[in-house]
Amino acid sequence: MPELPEVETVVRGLRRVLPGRSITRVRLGKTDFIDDPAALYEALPGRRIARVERLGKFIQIELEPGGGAQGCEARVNLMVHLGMTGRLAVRSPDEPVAPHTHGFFHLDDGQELRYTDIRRFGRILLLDDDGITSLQARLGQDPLEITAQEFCRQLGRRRAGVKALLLNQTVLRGVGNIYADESLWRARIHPARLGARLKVAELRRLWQSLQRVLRAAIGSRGSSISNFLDAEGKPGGYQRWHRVYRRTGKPCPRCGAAIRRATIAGRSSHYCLRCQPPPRSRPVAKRRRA
DNA sequence: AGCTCTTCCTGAAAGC
DNA sequence: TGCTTTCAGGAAGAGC
Repeated sequence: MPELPEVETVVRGLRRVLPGRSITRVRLGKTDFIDDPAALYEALPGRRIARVERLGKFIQIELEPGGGAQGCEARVNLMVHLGMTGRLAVRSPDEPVAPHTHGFFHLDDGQELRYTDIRRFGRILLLDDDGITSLQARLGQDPLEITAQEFCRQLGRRRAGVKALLLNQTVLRGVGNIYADESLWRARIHPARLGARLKVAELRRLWQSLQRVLRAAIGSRGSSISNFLDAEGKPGGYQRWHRVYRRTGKPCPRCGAAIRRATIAGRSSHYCLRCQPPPRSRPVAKRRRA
C-alpha cells in the first residue's frame, strides 16, 4: 500500500538512475489501468528523462521535449500511481520478470523500467504541463509542505470525519490508511471525530504527528506490509514502528489498553479507545452489509 | 457542493 | 485436506 513515504522512497531510487536516460521502446501487457496505451507507444520512444518527482502519491517522470513519433515539442510527463500493489523498478533484461508485470520501458543503457501490479489498482497516464497544473489544482497540499495554520483551516472547516479527511486527496495529497491511523494515534484523536469539531490544539497536534510519522517513515524507506518494494526491489522497515496499524488486540504502547479495529470512512481503522476517545454524539460507525 | 458507499482486482489467511 | 469466505485498500463514480 504505497503512500507518501513509499512513493517518496521509490522516487528517490529512480532519481538516481533515470535522469539523462532515454526511453527507446515500450512494451505493455494488460492495459486496463492505463488511460491511453496507444499514447505511450507513440509519445515515449526517443524521449529523454529530465527529472523524477513526486506529486502526492503519483510518480512524475518528466520527459524532455522532442522525440516521440510526432517529434512533438511539448514536454510530457509519464505519471505512475502505484495503487495498492504497484511496483516500479529498473531491472536488467536478464533478470526474471515478476508475475503481473504489465509495463516495460526499455532504456538506452540496456536496462528496463518495469511496472508490476498484482491487483492493477494502479494507474499510468501521460500529462502535458497543463495536465500537471490541473492535477495539482485538484489535489490538496502536500502534508510535508502545508503550514500548521493552513492544515487547521482546511480540516477545521469540514464536517466529515477526520480519518476521511486525511484520506481525501483533495484535502491533503499523499496520506493513506497506515499513516492516517498512526498519526491519529500519536495525536490522540479518534478517527471518527468530525473535522469541524476538533479543537485547534488537537488539529495542531495532528499536523505535527503527521509530519513526524511521515518523516520517520521516509527515514525507514517506507512500510512493507503486503508487498511493497522500492525501486531497487528492497522492502522498507517502518512496519516495525507501527503503533496501531494492524495491531488489533495488542496493547497500546502508550496506555496498555487493547488496540481496537473498526471500519471508519470505509477503511479498516486501528486505534486505542482509551487514548483516543470517540465522539459522544455519534458512535463508531459499524459496517453493514447487504 | 459535500459527503458516503460501492466497485475494481488478486492472493493470503481464516473459517468450516 | 480442500473448498469457500473474508480481508487488504486507492480513488473513480454513483448516489444521497
